Amino acid sequence: MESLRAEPTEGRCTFLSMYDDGYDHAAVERRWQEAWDDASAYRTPDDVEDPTYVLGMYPYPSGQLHMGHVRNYTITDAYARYRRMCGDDVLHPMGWDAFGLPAENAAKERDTSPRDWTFDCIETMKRQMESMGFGYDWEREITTCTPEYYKWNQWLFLRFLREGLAERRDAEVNWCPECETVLADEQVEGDDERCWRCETPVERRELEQWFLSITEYADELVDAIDGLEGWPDSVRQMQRNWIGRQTGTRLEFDVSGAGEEYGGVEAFTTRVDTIFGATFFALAPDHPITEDLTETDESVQAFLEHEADPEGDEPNGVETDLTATNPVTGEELPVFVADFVLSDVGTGALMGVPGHDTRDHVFAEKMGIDVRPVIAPAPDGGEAEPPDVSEEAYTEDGVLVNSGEYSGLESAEARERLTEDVDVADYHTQYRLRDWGISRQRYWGTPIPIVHCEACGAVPVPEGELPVELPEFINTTGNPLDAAEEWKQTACPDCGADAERETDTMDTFVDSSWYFLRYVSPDLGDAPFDLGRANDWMPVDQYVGGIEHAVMHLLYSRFVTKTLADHEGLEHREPFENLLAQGMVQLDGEKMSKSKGNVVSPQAIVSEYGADTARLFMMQAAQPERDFDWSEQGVQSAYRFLSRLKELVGAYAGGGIETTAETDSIAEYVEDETGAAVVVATEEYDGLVFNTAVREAQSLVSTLRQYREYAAVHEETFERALSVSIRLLAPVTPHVCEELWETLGEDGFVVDADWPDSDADRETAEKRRRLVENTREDVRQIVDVAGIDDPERIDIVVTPEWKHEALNVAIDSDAPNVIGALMQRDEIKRHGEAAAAYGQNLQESREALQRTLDPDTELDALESAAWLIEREFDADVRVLAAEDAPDDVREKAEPSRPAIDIVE
RNA sequence: GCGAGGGUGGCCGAGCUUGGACAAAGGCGGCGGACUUAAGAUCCGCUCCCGUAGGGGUCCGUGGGUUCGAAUCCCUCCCCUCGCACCA
Repeated sequence: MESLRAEPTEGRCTFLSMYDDGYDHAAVERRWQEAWDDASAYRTPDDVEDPTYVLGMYPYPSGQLHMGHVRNYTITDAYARYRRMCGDDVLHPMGWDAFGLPAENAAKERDTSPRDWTFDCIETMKRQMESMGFGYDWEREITTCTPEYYKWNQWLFLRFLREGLAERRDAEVNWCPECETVLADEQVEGDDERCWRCETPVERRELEQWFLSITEYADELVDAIDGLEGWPDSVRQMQRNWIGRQTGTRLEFDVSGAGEEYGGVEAFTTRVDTIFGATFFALAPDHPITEDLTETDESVQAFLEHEADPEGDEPNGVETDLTATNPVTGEELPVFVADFVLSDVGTGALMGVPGHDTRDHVFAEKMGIDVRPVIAPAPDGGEAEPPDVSEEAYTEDGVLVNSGEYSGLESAEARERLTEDVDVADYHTQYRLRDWGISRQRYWGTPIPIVHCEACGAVPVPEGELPVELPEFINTTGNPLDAAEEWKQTACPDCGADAERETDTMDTFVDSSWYFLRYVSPDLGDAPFDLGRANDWMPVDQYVGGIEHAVMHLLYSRFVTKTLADHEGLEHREPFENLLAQGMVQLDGEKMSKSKGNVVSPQAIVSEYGADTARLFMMQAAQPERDFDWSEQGVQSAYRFLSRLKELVGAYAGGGIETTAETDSIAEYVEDETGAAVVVATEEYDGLVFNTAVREAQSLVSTLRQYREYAAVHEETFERALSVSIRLLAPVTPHVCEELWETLGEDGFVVDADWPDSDADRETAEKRRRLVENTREDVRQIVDVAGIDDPERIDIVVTPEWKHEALNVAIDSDAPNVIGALMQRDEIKRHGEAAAAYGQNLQESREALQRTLDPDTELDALESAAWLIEREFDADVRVLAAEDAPDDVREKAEPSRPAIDIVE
């Protein structure tokens, strides 16, 4: 017992090989990983001109690769390998999103430092990546928590500052009490506003924060989405929503009352055409006027303290003693303070039009405010009839009614006229997008390179003094940088007086907003990236990652790219040309998660079945953008396939398969199938549809196994087909294909092999396949229905040429009756009765007629597939040209439908 | 509510862009057979219903429509997933 258990891996493989089941994946994979490494197979030299840039979103080094990573990186790896075999130079790098809160938490728990913990995790994950066989250029590896990297975050920040794109201001921020940090809006999740990391309810705090002015680029960010044709619609739509651009009119209402004159108060509306229907005016609970009112107006105060509920669905409000003057009608409107008016939307004040806005309608009903229709549905002719708005608002555009001189105008036109006519009105565009608050009160991030001086204020650290390095980690409850007294004390760069460093660090999305540029020149010491090379190599040709980054990371990256284009000479305004949002790996329809305990570990799969199996299963399970279920059966099926393939190639190379130099119809069939596989798989790889591509290769392998079983194989054909199969699979299962490439006696790595080529035409190939499949199906049906137990001979008779001609004539002809047209042709006419009958058929199904393969190709396809039928029914099969067949059989044949005669 | 994507045979999943050869590829599962002492692996076939020569019926979420013809195009509704949402 003891000796058997000494080497579990070996033991297992011996067991497997005894039964011809499986192969020693561990040995194969180790061997080729080392060989690739020795040969620097994935190195991209700096002097290549414009490599195909394939990138997976770099991971946060949490310590373990999970299935999501494996899927993500298998997709990029397979694509990178495919492009490389097609002859492209390929840039396929990997790095680490190494800053972030979990490292701090882990450090506290384990009494270590975030740095040590992070580098441990990186080492582990890097090893796991290597064991998966991902072909990265590790010489371009980047790690964002190193001073060599984050120096350039600081540099970037200073450039933003210089260009007026960074500023410090007081802001109410989302504060997570658990993480003791500020969160970006994007990091607050759900209706109940919880922290994205720890799910603690988020609080609000006023703090001085650094902001990057992403809103300056809001228009370009939203407009350029239209040009991102290589991106999924879902992501494009999410970005549009997030930016939330709205165009409308900003106009002033004079507000006064209770002895105060507030003058013009701005309100924003997208529906200025409804202004004649405005019957109230409303202010946000934290609008300056509201704040002023709380001093004097007890009912407002009471409302704010007891009733206002901005989170609730009900619109609540209280009437004030103020009135607002409608700038168009001069009407005096009652002013309310209402909790559904949000200070960060528009101007925090709005005109209420209950007749044409659902929410205003609900509020008006509740408060007893007038409801007045001023927009009517466009009439079909005649007068516009005001809609009944007593129960429900009419929110569509239409024609203005009850609107003085504007009555009769269409909504769109009225909006223009009103905005132009009214002095205190202006076109205005507003956005949902806010500036990007990047300050974080944490240790494990990029220090913001600022010094606070009592005399000079916030002073940027001079570029020459970068990086501002992080001090040693101090285990404390608050911000460790605040506790690092020695580090904090410094001199003001301007006046030299004693000053303190900024103790906030940057949001880690800063790191990831430009990392794809760093790969271009990862060791460059005097700039974040080599400009010339970036101009040549960017944009990323294929970016792959999870949908969870659809907004933040991708939007920030686009923003930063645009600022670099405007200020640093980058010649690209968009970082990612094609984007693939990969689907989830699930278990029983549920997302894998530690808390649910339904996690399948990639490591376990790799040690049991090998990386190639894991990769193959993932890629064949579904299209990359779809979710799919992990399935043990699927994994086993993938594993068995690889074993069979290995056996087949091994048998061939070892002389275990009988060969012949004579070519025949079977060889022709295999040749055609090989060509078809190449054409189809290539197209599918191009479109990243790996599941279909892989299936094509698998079915070719299965054809080869049938061939080998059935006859002595034509050496050249068989070998080429094997070589093609291996190459078609190599992007997905690189190790085993490398091994088989060697077994087959090919030179060099399959990684560097030429992608197979074929002049086959996909459409013809598919027609041939269909013809063969349908014919086989027909034979089965006949045998079955006619109760033929043991057919002795099967004749398959191809349609005579004249019927093909007749079909083509019928398709081309626009004569009312096709029989006439047919009979004008002697070669058809001379078939007399038969021609007339077939013509009748054609006439009846005139519209449904389809072009078919020509008779020679048909004959050829059937002849080469005859062995499949022979094998299946164990009978002689003759494929006959029409002229070689008896009349009564031949007559039944039609194009794409050969006549079948079975002799018992 | 708005927006995006999706609903295919026992299950998974192609196909719908460019309607026709679609009872609808492939895989898995199930059934039968070959091989085997046996199991496993492998191979062959079957796997919606009826049918003694390739036929017929029903079918691709629901209900309509366009068409000679619809899984494929259009509309209605239902359901699922995701994103946004008291956005003025």
